[in-house]
Amino acid sequence: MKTLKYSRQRESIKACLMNRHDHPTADALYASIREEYPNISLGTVYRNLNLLVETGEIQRLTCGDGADHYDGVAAPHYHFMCRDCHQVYDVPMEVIASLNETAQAYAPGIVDSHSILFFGRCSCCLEKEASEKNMEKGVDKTA
Amino acid sequence: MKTLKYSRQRESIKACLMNRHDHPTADALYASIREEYPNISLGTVYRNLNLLVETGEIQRLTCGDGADHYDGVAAPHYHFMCRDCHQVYDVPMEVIASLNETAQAYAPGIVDSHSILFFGRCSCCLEKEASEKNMEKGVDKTA
DNA sequence: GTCATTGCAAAACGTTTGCATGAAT
DNA sequence: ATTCATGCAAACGTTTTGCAATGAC
Repeated sequence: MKTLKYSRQRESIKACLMNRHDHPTADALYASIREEYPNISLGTVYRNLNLLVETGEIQRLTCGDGADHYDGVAAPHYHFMCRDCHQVYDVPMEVIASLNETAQAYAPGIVDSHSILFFGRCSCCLEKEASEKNMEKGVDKTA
Repeated sequence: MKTLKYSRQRESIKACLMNRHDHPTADALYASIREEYPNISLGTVYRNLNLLVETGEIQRLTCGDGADHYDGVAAPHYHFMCRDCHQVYDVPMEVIASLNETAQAYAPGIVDSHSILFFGRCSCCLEKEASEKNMEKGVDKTA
């Protein structure tokens, strides 16, 4: 374990991530931070995100949409990613409480209590599709 | 939806994936298939894997270890990836039955019934670490 | 004959790394 | 003075793409 020195860049990255309530990619975060530090480099953002993940101050989310996402909330919770719009949503602990009991009975000690990723389609996308179907059936005003 | 034409390469990729009981990456699959078709290109492997995922004949697993993995078993089941050794394990449906009820109650229609990815550490790695700890405490024969 | 598929190589993408400079301790 | 962090650019590994040639229908 090496000693970390203070860096205003790292502090800014962490602060920026904490203040956002979405789950930005490294690149999105880079764009945000550039407003305050126009000279910061993408490499620095990646390096610091890795450090913060190592120290457990932030979480990395690999959702399969190409780029990793980052979460400023270190406290245990779950994530749900929409296959359509690639939005990442938080899923509170309570929802999964019963799962963990089941999982532990099956494979004691194996399943982490807070590392589960759900995939599906979010209500926004489901509603959008539903209204598009209605359009087709009824009077199509888009034609 | 465009019409698919037969291709022996695609057939071979599918057959190869079905016969394996692990969850290979595109590159590992490419290596296997080269034994039968030495001229097949990596691009073709990727193109066909994408087609097979689209038609639902195979599953793509994004586990965050750099490369995507593929699963020849299309039937619903879950996956568990070890953070240490990056092995991907199957988790049978029964284990999760109770979870889905809970999830549906929370977010009806949102959570897919078979798209959950678990992260943790497998028993192999846990045992390995345990025996290493014993080594330290007892007579260290590695020194 | 038409259109999907192939092999190849180049490009794209997200991420990491080497290096000389600069900042923190 | 030492050691870590930075900016930049080059390199990396994975995946996609453009293209001319081949194969399925």
